[in-house]
Amino acid sequence: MRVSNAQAAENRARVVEVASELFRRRGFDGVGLKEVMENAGLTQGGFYKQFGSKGELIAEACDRAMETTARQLTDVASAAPEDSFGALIDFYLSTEHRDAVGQGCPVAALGSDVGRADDAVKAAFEAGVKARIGVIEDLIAESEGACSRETSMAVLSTMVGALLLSRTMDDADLSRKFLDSAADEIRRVVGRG
Amino acid sequence: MRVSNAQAAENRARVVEVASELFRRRGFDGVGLKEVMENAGLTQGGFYKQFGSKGELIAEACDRAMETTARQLTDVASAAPEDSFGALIDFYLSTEHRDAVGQGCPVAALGSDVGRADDAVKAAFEAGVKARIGVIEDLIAESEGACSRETSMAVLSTMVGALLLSRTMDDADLSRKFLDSAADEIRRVVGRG
DNA sequence: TGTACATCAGTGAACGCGCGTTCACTGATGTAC
DNA sequence: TGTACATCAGTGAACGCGCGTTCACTGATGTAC
Repeated sequence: MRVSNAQAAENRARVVEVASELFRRRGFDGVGLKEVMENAGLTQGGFYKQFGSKGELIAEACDRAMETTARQLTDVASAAPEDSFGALIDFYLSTEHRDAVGQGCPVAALGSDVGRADDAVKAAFEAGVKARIGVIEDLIAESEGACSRETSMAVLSTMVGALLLSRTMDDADLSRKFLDSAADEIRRVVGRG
Repeated sequence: MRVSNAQAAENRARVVEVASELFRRRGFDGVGLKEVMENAGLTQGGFYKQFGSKGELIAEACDRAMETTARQLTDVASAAPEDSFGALIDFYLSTEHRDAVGQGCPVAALGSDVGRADDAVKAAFEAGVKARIGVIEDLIAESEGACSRETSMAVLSTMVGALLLSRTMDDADLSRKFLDSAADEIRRVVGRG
């Protein structure tokens, strides 16, 4: 039966939200539409009343994941005004973030998949990545006086790579060491002025 | 009909080889066994005479991809004895490497997928990653006199993250800038002694 | 404000398709004598 | 070395299954008067 416009919009948003978590946990190909819809409290058939295709949902889910985690980062930073960039690094390179794939950074969780995805998905990633470059640049500049866009990009690369690598390791010590060594190196680089 | 033991071993190796390229290009879930076998000049049915399951092939293909690309890196480095580490960085962070996903670094091409994979696949990655840490450590030490394992790991994180990010960008300039900014930053870090 | 009807979000079953896996069969290879 | 037979890599067709997608139907919502 028909539901109110407000309810329908709410349902749609819930589907995107659920998908953004499931995709990060198991990849685009690892999650079926049936599972997404059921986790949103709906049935499979209704999917095409809200989305044109699975690809459309993927693009929107990436967008959503990028936005919520960008807010996560700025929240963590603004909660520690005395060392906001340090707080961001500590959070991003923590074992908690490593273990919460579904709620964490989409670049590390889905980067390899997005490299093979279509332009709509890459566009969502690009927008989110640009925002992150800006945030990092501002936070480093805040504590160091200045930060180039290039340094900010390299720092982001180090963060993403370390998180990605730490998740591919069987050995817990080595996994942790990727997080710690990256955090140390970034602090050293940024501290140089 | 039966083929000679030598021929069978050769066929098996070709399947692993083909799979290691196809998986890097399109992910574990994006490639079917039929396609792998056909690209190796065989038919689908024969697969289970050589492998216990698709998962077994995935683990072997990762192992193979890790080994061949590690050799690739040491070859590039030893071809430039006057600046072997610089040559490695130039190669890894080149647009050619970025565009040759099927022949390139499995960590960037499959890192997100491997984070979700089983222990056999992670073990293959771990071995390959450990080897890379050692290679980078030695090459930096060679030109700078010394290099800690931690610095080597952070450098690897930067390399992998930059390549991964460059592949998720629609914009060609931004994509390239991830490669260049990472190369510059690594050179600066390593140059500090 | 109340009534009559069109709209359309959601349901549940079905569609064709490609997947990983299994199996009966073939016939050259490997082996025992 | 030559012969007889067992082995088994590779073939091709089939299996059940879950996938993305489609569709007839439902009935509360939204709208026109």
